[in-house]
Amino acid sequence: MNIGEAARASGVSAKMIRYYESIGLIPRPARTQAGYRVYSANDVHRLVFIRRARDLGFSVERIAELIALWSDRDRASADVKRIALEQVEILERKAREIEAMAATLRHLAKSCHGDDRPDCPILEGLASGPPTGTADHGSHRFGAGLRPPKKGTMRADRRA
Amino acid sequence: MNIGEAARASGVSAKMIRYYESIGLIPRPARTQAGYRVYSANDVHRLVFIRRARDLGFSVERIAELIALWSDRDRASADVKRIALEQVEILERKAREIEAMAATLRHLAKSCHGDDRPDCPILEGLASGPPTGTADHGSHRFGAGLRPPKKGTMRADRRA
DNA sequence: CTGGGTCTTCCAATGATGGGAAGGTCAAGC
DNA sequence: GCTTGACCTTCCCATCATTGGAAGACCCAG
Repeated sequence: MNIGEAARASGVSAKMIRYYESIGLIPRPARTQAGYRVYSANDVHRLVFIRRARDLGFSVERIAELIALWSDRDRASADVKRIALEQVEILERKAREIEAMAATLRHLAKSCHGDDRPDCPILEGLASGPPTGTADHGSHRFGAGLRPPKKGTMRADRRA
Repeated sequence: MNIGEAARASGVSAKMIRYYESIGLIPRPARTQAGYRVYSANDVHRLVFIRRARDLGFSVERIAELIALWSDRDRASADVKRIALEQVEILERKAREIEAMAATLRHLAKSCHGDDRPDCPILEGLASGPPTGTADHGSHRFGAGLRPPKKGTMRADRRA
């Protein structure tokens, strides 16, 4: 199975498969004489695992932890559960944060006429500055476990 | 007022002020003979506006639109309101998406014993792959209007 | 044997931000 | 005046996950 087939089978683009290899998330596969990468069903399985975890907002770093646990027959399920629940917390915190942004903005928008007149409280609200809030409550960032979802127009290594 | 003072006054780091200048979000300021950038209270006002909008999850691109409206005395408040409400929608969609991830993950975690035994449905859930879902429902990405919140340890150009 | 699709590697860009080096400048204290 | 330290300048690099593209090698079917 070459990289294109593995990509189609797993839903991970060929580009990303090579990238995951380069960062050590997946082992370097065997090569054909011509240098083509060769993947097994097991490798594809692992790629599916990775894609699924990415879809759930796990960072690559986090996924590396999960894979280590996955490959370890003696791991305690408690470890996995802990990581998963930590991720749940990260996600929920993030969702709440974004909702707070939306609420603030909706509030501003509500007091705006929305007609032809140029006076608009939204702009004034933006201009006058916040209670110096939002920037301090988070020592977490998107990168720490959250990932932009796929663009949608990308499903594996689609040809053409 | 030099860039450091402007940074402290606006809450935008000196680095970012220069970056905003480089991408044309703010005009190139006057310079002293020595080449130092000089800012006015008005410039700081604009920077506060920008910071506030960033805190509300607007992308820089979006902010450029807002600034154009802000600077335009004849703009209709409807335009501003439209942009704001679009942003609200983006944020809420994103929040819902993240919540869905969290829910899925919480669901997986719930069926995990969390004890010393190595069998863990979370890993199996990840490995068996999703209903090929999540990747298609979004032609939007984080970049399109959503931004990681500040790291927290960064407030303007703090010295030391 | 040729053409089109596939593979390889490498390089670059994205967006917003931070880090740091190397060098010039300013203001205060001695 | 001179030193010191805080500030400024530009420039390059890193992040994170992902995509794009170029240039060249390869493989299979016709």
